[in-house]
Amino acid sequence: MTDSAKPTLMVVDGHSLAYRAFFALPVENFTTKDNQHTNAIYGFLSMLVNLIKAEQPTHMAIAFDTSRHSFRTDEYPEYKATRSETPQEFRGQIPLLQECLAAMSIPVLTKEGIEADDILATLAKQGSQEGYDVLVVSGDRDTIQLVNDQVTLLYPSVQGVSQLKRYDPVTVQERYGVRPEQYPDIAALVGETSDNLPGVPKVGEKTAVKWLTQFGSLDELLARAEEIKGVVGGNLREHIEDVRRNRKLNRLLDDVELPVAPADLVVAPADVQAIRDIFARLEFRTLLPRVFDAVGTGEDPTSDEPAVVLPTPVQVPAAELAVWLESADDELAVSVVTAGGEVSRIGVASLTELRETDWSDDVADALRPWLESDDAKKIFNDAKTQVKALRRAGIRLGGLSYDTLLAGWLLRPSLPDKTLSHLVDRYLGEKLPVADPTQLVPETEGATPSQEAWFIRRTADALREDLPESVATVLTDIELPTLLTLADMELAGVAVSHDVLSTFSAELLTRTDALAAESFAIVGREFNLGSPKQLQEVLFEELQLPKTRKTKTGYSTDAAVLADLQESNPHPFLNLLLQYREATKLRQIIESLDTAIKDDHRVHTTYVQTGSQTGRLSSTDPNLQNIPVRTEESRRIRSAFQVGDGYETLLTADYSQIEMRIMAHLSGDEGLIEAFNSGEDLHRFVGARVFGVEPEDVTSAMRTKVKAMSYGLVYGLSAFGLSKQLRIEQSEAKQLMLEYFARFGAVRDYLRASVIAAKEVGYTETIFGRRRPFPDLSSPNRVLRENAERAALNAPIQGSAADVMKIALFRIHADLREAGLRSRVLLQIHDELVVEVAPGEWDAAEQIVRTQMAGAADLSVPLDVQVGRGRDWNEAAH
DNA sequence: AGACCAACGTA
DNA sequence: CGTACGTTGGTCTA
Repeated sequence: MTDSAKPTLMVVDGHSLAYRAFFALPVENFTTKDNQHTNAIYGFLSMLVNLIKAEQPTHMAIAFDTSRHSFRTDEYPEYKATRSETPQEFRGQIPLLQECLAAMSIPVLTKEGIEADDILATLAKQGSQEGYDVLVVSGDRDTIQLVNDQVTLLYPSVQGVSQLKRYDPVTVQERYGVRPEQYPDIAALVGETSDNLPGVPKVGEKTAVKWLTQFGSLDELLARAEEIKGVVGGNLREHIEDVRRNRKLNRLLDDVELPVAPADLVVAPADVQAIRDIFARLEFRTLLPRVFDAVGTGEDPTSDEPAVVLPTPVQVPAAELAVWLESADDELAVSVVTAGGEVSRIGVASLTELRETDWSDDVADALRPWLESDDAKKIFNDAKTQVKALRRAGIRLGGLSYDTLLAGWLLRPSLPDKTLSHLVDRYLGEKLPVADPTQLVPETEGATPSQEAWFIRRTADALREDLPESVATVLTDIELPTLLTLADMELAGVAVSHDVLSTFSAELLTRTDALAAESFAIVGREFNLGSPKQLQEVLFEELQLPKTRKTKTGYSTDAAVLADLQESNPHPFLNLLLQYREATKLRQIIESLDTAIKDDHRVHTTYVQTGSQTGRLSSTDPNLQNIPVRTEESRRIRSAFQVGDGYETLLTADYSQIEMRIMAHLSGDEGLIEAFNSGEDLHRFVGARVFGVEPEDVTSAMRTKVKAMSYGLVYGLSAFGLSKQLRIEQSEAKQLMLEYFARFGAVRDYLRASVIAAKEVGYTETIFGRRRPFPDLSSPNRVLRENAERAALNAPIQGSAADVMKIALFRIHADLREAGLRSRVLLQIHDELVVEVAPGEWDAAEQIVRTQMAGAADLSVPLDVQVGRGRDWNEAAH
């Protein structure tokens, strides 16, 4: 902290610090719903707020460059010429940032033809002459020359924008070995790559400091350059003009004419409403209180209480709570506290009132009518867990009208943080009180259930404002009914036979042991086959096999690479390794499945409804959506998934080629639509068209090729990728794609148009209105942009298929229940359902499944459904 | 203990 | 240089 008797003037290079923030903060977390990037603004303001808090400046200004043109480029046109153009995404943020600063009443200074650092230099000089302590904040090393007893430099360290390193004369001397005013001499000798100012070859900081110490000054050094011996001496003499030029250019102007003097920069009260307005537009919520805290609002500080005063929760007896619930006309939010899957407390809140109680059988009985009522609308956050706990308590929740977790995900499916805290933060700009779990006696109390409900209630209103209508429809018409269905599926679980698994596992163990022993014999020593590091030693050093594709940590040893190696450099160990890997993988899967079997002999997965960015579900603990199926042997695992006690058979039902059908529908391609309407095998039909033969003359090689092409299309496959997958020449792959598009051109047109449309509006949309934002489609970074393009091409297709399956799923669930059947859906594997059928219910259940799956969407092609039946999952798949 | 990576299972 | 996921063991780091 500086001497409190003296005023402190803080001058900041806005451009260079915002630019650092731009690269430091991931853009995907800082994009508004209108697709405005805000990472540079947020990062800069966040840093500024911290600075103001820490330094308490009495006077302040932010300087910006006006353009790349300056007196330096007039002098030396190559100045900064090698810098890549600042991305549009960054430049667009500068005017908005300046708007924020204006609202905060912080002067913004610019001057045509003058760089920000020259403005800083001028103000620093004036300030120190007028008795200020001056803080210069800049990311440009040239500002080191400004440091003296009155002027301190804050320079961003390599760790990131938030860490600023303090340079006073002593620290500059320590770090660079010279006094601050000598720094430009060093820089002139060494050169500055980022400014395109070449220095003397072979001269680095060390040599430059040595020379300057020896000769006392740069002028002296240059005058006596012939005294320097050796190659560097020659280099210096040869580049003496470069050094002079560098020194001229890196001298900062400290006499720029400015319309203001330090005294004019006194910190003024911020315009509260203007800050609110611009922050609302930028969707900054957490920053708001921090900014108010830092800049002051000109309001009476005594009224500057915490923004949110938590209403007091009211503990009430069950009967009283029931009466209150029945009389409440507002939509209420509910928070059910669960412990070990059982309900322990419950809190309810309107916008203004809070009620809560511990759970008991009496409470359950008193609240059951309200909880089960479809007419009493209820808002939850992450309802599924709570719906399950209530079901265990014998209550079937009715009237679920909103789920803030799902709404938040639908609005921004890419955000990994899906906690209520985050939503409250983002959509209310408030902090959800959370008890510190590391504290035995918490200093900060967590929110009580009804307080949590109160936050949920208000967050729901904020989310409703933000949710586009089509997305709101997806929430109510697809996601909420799906949620209730998933709760039942998870509770039901699927019966898995421990015996089948353990028999298989034992066999595999014998095999892996033998494979390992044989491998060690061939290699000549024992090592850990599962260690990529040791494996690389063995393969590429001891066995001298050719190096393969590089990974981040070494050379790849994945299955595709090993197969290639086996072809080019056959070695018995390679095959053993592949077999070992396969068997080990199966053992691991079996192990995790087996440990997941509960006392009811069933496995209860958790479906994560917010687990994907496209609208698909994901499955965890354990993942039942990646049980092996590809090889005959691996399907033994599926035979362990069996019909449970009290049931007769398993029914499997899957959509055939649903994504291709969706693509046919979306593209309107007549050839593809005809393919699906003809009843002919899809790949045979397409192969016949592409290769110009009769369907019966399509060879299996042709079929394989067009099949790979068709599936690849959905993922944005390139000729390169296709050639790699089919192991054919790139030219042949290219030719194949040309032939394909010659017959099915509307598909290509659709894919192109859909990416272009996404670029315009900033998001993709499924048939049912689910959206996924894609800010990176206009990224200047080619890798990012092209990745986004492929994802954007895939999203409406994969997402629409996910929508269709969800609709089918909850309708089947509802129909089975309404028909009074015991049969129930157990599993969803993206395009497949597994149903457990009760005795005597096969026909009815099959009818419901077929009808609802085929009828889930009205497309220009039929939705084909394949149904199988068996005692176990493997058998039922046939 | 927690983060990261390569590898690999599914649609 | 093909989308979307989750889990595993090994390895490195705190």
